[in-house]
Amino acid sequence: MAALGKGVEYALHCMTYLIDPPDGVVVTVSHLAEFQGVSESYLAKVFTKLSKAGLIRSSIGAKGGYELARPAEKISFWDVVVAVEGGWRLFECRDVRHGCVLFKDQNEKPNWLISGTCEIHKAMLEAEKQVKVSLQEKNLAWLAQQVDRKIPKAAQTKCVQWFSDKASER
Amino acid sequence: MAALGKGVEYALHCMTYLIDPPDGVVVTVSHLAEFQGVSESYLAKVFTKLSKAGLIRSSIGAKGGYELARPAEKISFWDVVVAVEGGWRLFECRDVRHGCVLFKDQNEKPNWLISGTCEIHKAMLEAEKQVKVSLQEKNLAWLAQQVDRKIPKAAQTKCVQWFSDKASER
DNA sequence: CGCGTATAGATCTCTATTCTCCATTTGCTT
DNA sequence: AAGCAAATGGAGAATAGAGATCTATACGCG
Repeated sequence: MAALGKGVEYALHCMTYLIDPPDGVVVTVSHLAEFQGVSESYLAKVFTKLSKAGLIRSSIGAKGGYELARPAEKISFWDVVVAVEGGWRLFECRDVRHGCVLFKDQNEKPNWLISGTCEIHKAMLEAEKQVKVSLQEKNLAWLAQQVDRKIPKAAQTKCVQWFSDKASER
Repeated sequence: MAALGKGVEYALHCMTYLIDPPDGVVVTVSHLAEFQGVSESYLAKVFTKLSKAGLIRSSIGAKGGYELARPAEKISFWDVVVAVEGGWRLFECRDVRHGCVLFKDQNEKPNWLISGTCEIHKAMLEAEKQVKVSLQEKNLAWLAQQVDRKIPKAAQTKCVQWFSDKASER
């Protein structure tokens, strides 16, 4: 019943912690997994997708980790959805009309049937477009700003500190 | 990957054939299934849902069948989605922040954490709303009008005739 | 009564999602 | 050069949901 999967949710939450890290602090998947109490192996898969989509950059090796590949305001929610889910459709047209008994047996189907887009499909595409536009308007910088307003400074500092501590432990 | 299921597609296609039937012509699930080359048993389930939601009206018995429960312009795509899928969400918030290691062990969680809606969730709700509005704008009368413009009159007549013939066969 | 509807519910098969485990590769650090 | 800690990739388990089927029942009409 939920159209977008858990991967998108994980990705968005995690990426907020990748925004403007203190100098020298590199965030790893295991840090993020521990911090959020989430499966590390699964998160790793999600991060591979984000990386392949060019939203984040990986540095391999002992001191490796992840960072945003471009400024937070240039990474939209839609980008994340496409990266993690490999695109998203509201509706998949199964061309029901093509199975209509009236034309099924004709060796060549009438042109009006096979050309153009099914009207139901069109309506769905329009609704789908709304989602795309809406999610394109939201980006990580905007999200950070919302969070910044909501969460007390003390708590925010605690979070940043936690990642710094983790980074210096290794 | 597709958010809306086949049931919605079947329902919408079928319901166009329920608009303004000729006098005395009652359409049944088996007619619709045969006409569209679609599973009858499955279609029956979809129709039960539409009926329970009050979008269509059933008449039981040997001469029974289905008809629209209200004028076509009063039945929106959104109504159909809600009837068949039992509602629809773009995103399900799993409250990831609640699992944050910083607050997990506290017997009482900070108020800012548990109150209000997660900012990511909010953004998703906004996008979700767009879908709802967009699908509420589209109704069966509108759909019929689009189809009427696209499909040649001859073909339209053929369809109506097919259902009339089926109805008089019994 | 008998036929042909809708209706309800159980069940089955697929498929995608979520998640885990393990092996491999890479590159930094000492 | 050695070793470690990170990303990467593939195989697969567990679960849930979609799609579809089948059977039984209730009902109305002729």
